[in-house]
Amino acid sequence: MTRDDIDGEAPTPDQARRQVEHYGLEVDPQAVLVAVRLISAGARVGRAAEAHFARFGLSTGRYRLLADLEDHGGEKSPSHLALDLGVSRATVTGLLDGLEREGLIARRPSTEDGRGTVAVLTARGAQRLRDMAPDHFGRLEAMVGGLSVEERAVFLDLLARVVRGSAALTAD
Amino acid sequence: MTRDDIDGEAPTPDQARRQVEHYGLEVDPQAVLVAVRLISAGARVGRAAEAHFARFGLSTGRYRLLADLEDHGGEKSPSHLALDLGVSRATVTGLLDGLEREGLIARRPSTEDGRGTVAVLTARGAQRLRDMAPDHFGRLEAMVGGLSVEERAVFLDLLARVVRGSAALTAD
DNA sequence: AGCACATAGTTAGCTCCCTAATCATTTTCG
DNA sequence: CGAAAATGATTAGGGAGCTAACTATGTGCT
Repeated sequence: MTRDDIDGEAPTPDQARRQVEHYGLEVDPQAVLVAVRLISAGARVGRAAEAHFARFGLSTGRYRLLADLEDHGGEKSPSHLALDLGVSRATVTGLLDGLEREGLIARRPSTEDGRGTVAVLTARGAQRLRDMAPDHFGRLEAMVGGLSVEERAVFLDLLARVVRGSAALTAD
Repeated sequence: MTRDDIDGEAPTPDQARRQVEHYGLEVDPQAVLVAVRLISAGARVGRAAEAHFARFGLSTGRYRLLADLEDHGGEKSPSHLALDLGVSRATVTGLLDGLEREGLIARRPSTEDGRGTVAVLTARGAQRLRDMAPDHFGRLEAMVGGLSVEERAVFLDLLARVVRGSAALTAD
């Protein structure tokens, strides 16, 4: 129980086991440990990502929006963006507001749909992506550098399955 | 490229590859994919967890605090809680405020340190944990039910290593 | 044609967690 | 012993994302 698991490895297997035992439940402590660690790790990595993007004056959400826009030819409707990014339309509105204020995207009315708007990546937005690319992708690569190619493939598979399983949290 | 990857599997390997190629970087697209998927999955699972705990009138942070408190005998200082939960002391203050308002914890001044406070799990707090335990742990188990015992062990190992690697995002 | 209903986008208000600054107590040390 | 530094907790303020409600435009059905 040495205190050099700098944290970040919380909770411990013992904690998981004690909790389950405490309530006399017939639940696999290891399964609980995996679930809780993922939730905890997700928050942790999310915060690290937020700090990372802050270097470039962006947030995780704003970066993801810019990148998605560029990958899609530089134009996309807010609804479509919300769908592809997996966030609400209201969130996209907020992200676009911030990006527009900094001149990284522009909004223009849709030509086909009177209700619609199209978000357009500006030259400045593209430039921002270009500027941060080497550092950004370099750090991402370093992040998983400790895993072999095979391990990465396994991780992707397991991660996808657990994420799919996370529907169990919200079911009903 | 069928559109039945309900999302949740975003981004695609193709997107990762295109992005890296676009900037002519010598970065492994698979590594980028793993990193980006983890960031995305973390946010997704985090939101699912938040919705899950909301059922019981709690948030992820508040639940984690209560659980940690119980596991520690029902008493702990805010600073110690912050350390063990991996959040800032200011966040713990906020969590305690909410929990105290609902009568799930109480604050009493520390007897040893004039500056200190001790958070105490109340009977109501313990009851809340007891009430939610079957549903809560059941769902957690279901979440990772798709993985075999061996796969869970592998996942724990890989997850820990990637989390450790995420320091690369904030380094410097 | 006209009216119900769906859809695009935004706004308002909420919670989560963070950092930075503040205040009160220790603790340390010249 | 008394000043400086460290530590515990809180407050103030900010950004992310959410839901629900609202406006405006499109679509469809009778």
